[in-house]
Amino acid sequence: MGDESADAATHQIGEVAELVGLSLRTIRHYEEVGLVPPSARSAGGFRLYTDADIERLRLVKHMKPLDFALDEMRDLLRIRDLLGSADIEDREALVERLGMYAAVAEERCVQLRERLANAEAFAVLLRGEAATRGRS
Amino acid sequence: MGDESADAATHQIGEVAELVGLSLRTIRHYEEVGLVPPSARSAGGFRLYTDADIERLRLVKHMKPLDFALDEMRDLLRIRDLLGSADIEDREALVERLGMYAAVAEERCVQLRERLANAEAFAVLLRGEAATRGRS
DNA sequence: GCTACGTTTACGCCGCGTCACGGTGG
DNA sequence: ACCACCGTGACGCGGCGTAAACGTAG
Repeated sequence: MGDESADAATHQIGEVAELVGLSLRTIRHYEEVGLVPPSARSAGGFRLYTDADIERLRLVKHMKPLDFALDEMRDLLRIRDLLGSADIEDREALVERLGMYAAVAEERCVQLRERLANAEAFAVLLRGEAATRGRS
Repeated sequence: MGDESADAATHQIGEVAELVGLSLRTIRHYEEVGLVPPSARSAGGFRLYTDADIERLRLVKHMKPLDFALDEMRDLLRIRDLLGSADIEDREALVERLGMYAAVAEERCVQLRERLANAEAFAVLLRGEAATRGRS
């Protein structure tokens, strides 16, 4: 096999930023607030991200349109992690919390739809004025 | 007629806030940045808003979903004002600027739609996990 | 003179962008 | 020794929320 093991492939922040489409600052910030900490650091202090870390970042990026706060996302990701890792006692409780987040997400979607409707109405209005006022 | 004139009916900030659905702080902030200054002040310093002012606030509130910055809105409102007040020389130029804002608005709508799609996908995913993990 | 409403001033928050200055890695 | 990449502060910003301390209207 490789030089040590196959899954140890890590990436440093610049590469990750390009892959995921987030700025370096943002990725660092996500560590600051404990949202997506890198799995390791190099001897010299470079952040080293595993593929799993990258997936996490992608997840976060997909959550952003829902306007979740960073600590909400942190919480949500923690729940997913817990549910993933073996069987726990509080499975029920965790699943319920996950359901609550799902509900919030759906609520946000509704809000987004309202917002979009509002926005489109306004865009039409503006376009109309731009045309009318030109000929009035 | 009334006690002085019919169109002088003014409202103080609390009433306005309730009518329009914005917080006092927000309305004051809109004055701070020159977006919607009250047409008058009482002797003691109370902000007095005319119906026209209130309309302006409503307009701003409808623009918010488009994520315009406050100074962009200020600019946009100024253009509308200028176009409304009699005939000016630069009518052409102003109308063009208005058109640019319309274009930006339409662009924002597109972004909002993308965002909504993303959000809905994620909401479905979340709901799915909340169900699956419960039975896995 | 009571009460509801208003005023200004100022600091806090979130999610980063943007320096500045110095260390790492290949 | 070079040079691209990375590190840690630290400050700034937009759009308000929020609290403090005090004035106005009726």
